[in-house]
Amino acid sequence: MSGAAPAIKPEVMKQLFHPEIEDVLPADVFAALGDPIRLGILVSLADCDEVDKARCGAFTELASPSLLSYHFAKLREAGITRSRAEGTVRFLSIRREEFDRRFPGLLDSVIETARRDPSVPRVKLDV
Amino acid sequence: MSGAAPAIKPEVMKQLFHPEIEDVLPADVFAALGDPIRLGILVSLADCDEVDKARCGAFTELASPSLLSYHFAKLREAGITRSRAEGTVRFLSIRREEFDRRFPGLLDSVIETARRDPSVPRVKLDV
DNA sequence: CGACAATTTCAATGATTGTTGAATCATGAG
DNA sequence: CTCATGATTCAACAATCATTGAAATTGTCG
Repeated sequence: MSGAAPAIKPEVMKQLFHPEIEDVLPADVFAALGDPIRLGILVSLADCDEVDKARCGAFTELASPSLLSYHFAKLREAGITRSRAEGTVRFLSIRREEFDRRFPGLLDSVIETARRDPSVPRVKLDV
Repeated sequence: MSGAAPAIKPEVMKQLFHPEIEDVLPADVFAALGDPIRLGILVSLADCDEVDKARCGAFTELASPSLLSYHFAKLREAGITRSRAEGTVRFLSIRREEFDRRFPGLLDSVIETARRDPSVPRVKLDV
């Protein structure tokens, strides 16, 4: 709606692509949530969220590094999470404000649903 | 939890399988919601719901009969909808109370999310 | 520099998905 | 009984998915 064109830098773009929150579609969000490992990542983030302090490497109980990377990308491309690189480490966080503005109330009930269910795996993220 | 065993009639079971709501997993629900046609069926049902009065044949604007049948099955197997056969016609409805008991608040925000988004197709179900 | 650690990428795999069109199966009408 | 109708099933297909393990990438530290 605002005139600001994306103006994406292609070199940086190759990795760590984050969609504009306006471009995210409901069906894509739900598809991204349709996997137990990804739900596990989400609730673990939600239950830790000392915002932006969750290292990607803290999720190794859930899957192998390469598979985790795959799932991180799915969540990121669905507009649910943000990945920030800092040195050799990556931090993962929920795009809370943006996402809540785009889909009010949705994330809360999704997280609550996942949190309540024992079929969703969890990771204790150190504070 | 309650002692009442399912006691399912196998002849009727072959088609129209509905899972026990307790057996439905969050990831399966979200996977079922991860498709625009299925979201369209859901919001159309939610916006009509003169409960149990929605014929399957009323959704033909969304897809071909055979594809609709496929999507109906997905929603049904995810515990979201109920399909009732009456003569040569089938009626479709949302498993509201059960689902809300199993996942409180979830369906409301899912439907609201889908309703608000123009990417989700809709069908006007005659009252 | 060179070894190391944290992640991502790549190639390969089998499984599942969404879609199509033809065939099938009931049921109710004539 | 036969025929049309509403809906599901089946076979086929390309596309995408989740998963694996090996290789490449990037930054840190000695």
